[in-house]
Amino acid sequence: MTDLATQLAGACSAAFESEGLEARWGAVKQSDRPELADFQCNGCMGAAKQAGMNPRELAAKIAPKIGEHPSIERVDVAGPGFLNIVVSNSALAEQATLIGADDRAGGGAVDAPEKVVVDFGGPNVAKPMHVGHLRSAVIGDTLVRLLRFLGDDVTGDVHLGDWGLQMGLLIVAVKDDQPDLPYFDAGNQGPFPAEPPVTMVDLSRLYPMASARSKDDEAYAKRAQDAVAEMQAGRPGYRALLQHFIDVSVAALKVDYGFLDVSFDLWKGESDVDPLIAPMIEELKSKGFAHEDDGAWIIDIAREGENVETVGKDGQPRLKNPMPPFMLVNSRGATGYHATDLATIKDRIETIGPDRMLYVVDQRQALHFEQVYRAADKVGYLSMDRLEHLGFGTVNGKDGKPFKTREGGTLRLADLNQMALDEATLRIGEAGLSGDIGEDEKGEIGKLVARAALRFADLQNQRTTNYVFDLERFTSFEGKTGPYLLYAAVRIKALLRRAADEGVVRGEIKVEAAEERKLVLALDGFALALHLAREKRMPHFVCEHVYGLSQAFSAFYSACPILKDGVEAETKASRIALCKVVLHQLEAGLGILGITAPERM
RNA sequence: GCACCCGUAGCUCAGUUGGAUAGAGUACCAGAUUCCGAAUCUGGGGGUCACAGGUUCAAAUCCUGUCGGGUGCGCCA
Repeated sequence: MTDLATQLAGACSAAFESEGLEARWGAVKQSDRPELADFQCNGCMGAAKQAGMNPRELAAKIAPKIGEHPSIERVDVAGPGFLNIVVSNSALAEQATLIGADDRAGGGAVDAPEKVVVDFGGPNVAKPMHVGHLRSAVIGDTLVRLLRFLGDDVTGDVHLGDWGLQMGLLIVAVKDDQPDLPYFDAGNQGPFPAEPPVTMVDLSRLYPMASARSKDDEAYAKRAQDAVAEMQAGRPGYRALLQHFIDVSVAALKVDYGFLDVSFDLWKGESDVDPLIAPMIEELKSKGFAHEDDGAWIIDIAREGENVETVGKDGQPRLKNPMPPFMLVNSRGATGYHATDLATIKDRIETIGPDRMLYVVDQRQALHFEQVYRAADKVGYLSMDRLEHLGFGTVNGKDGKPFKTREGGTLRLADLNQMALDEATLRIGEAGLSGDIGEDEKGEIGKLVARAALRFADLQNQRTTNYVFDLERFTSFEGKTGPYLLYAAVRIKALLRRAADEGVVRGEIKVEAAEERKLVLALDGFALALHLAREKRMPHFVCEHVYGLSQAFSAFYSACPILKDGVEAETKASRIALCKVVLHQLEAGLGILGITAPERM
């Protein structure tokens, strides 16, 4: 199905073409001045300018032509040449009916679906996730849901950090903790015990200790580096230990992700591409893409105008537009995340064959991905325009600086989840649920409210900006929050239950009241919102839509009686049908955002 | 120093190819419930869109510069 704006744009474009002008001037959007019209077309000004015409005269010619469109009630020319379009009530009613019957609730579909890999999450093995991981998880998961909803073939990959120095630190720390384990016997080829020697609690105690110690204990850091090198070289005990670390960590990660309803198709990590690294290095060396520099193997990715040598004010030489090289192998002979990320691209091309890869990773990694993408492009794996780094801003405290706990440490995602749950439970208690809801259901509702609060709070911000984390505001039932959306959905569900009890069946939708018109216009904006969200990779467009729809419903609900005494049967049937359409789209939109509404709350 | 992100109401944030009177939420003020869930709705005040130039019929939006904040900048990931 097609939204009204697009249908009207078709009529406008045809009108422009009949005047010998370009079709693109026929773009139509919902009106900025709802008191004047439902839709507007601004093309007359631009087209008239280009053709040397008077914009108002042009508008006067275009208006009657589009006025013939069956959905259009009236077309006015206003101001310097705006076309203000009012659509008929019957067109709105028909549109609402179509949305109700549409699998995608009017959300449209992509013209050319793509095969896409979304790389998000990116948790490190052994390191508990912190607030910073919230954004990648929630934004990435939402993009997966969005693209999939619109018809793309999507694979989400968590891309664990399980191959770098942190594993070496952990190996050393466990060795110091339990030196007699078989994993530390260099000659031991296995097999090794199936039971992990450590728990997540151990890991989250050992890692911070080891990390801190390595910063001012050089010998300790060297041991960790050596352990990494040995692990990467394939030492069986270390590899077995690595697998335990991964298994133990993944189990814990799934708990935190589960709370947020974030899921992955693949739980691959850096270590999975290990077998590909050596042949890839050989390939790149032999093809002449990599060359030696200061003992390291690098790929030069600088472009014209970059790394230009100049002299600074202090007389020291400087690089203008610096672009560090792609580090394939470092001077110690080890590989870092340049190599694993490049190998991962190669692996995905060979095993999945996507048209495109999206990386939902902190904005601070922008340079890194620029380097990796240039390298991938240069060596012919995948062209740069098919590799997108979708950076996002930091989660800040009220002081505008990255969020910290009261003690000044980073806040764990698990604790964040718990805080949200506590806050949501508290709010539910304040609001007072109806008496017959048991403790189990109450607990479930609390989780759904907390999840809605967290996800919506994060997603409603434009992806690239930082945002201020304020749990109290996010969990509030008032205002632009996740819980508000749940309330709107739950209220419709309650209404539909009551309608069923009273034997009110949905009937033909009729659109008459101003609030009904606005509600249907809100419904009609779904396709555009999803389209923009996909095109820009920005989930907040979906949030804006879903919130606007909820508001339009609330206004409708308050102005238009539905099941009250004295309402005519036909009106009841129409309004119940309309409510059903709203719920259909609201749940589709919330589903994309990863938010689930309970039956009652 | 160089590069990227950002600067919009007291606060938190929207604002698709440049369009009419720059919008939400919150806070504040005033209303609405004998009736569908008031966790709601209606209305009000509140703005030099950081600043200065430029492009044009039209700029929060595009260009240049300045100021202010954040982030990154060869072998940690």
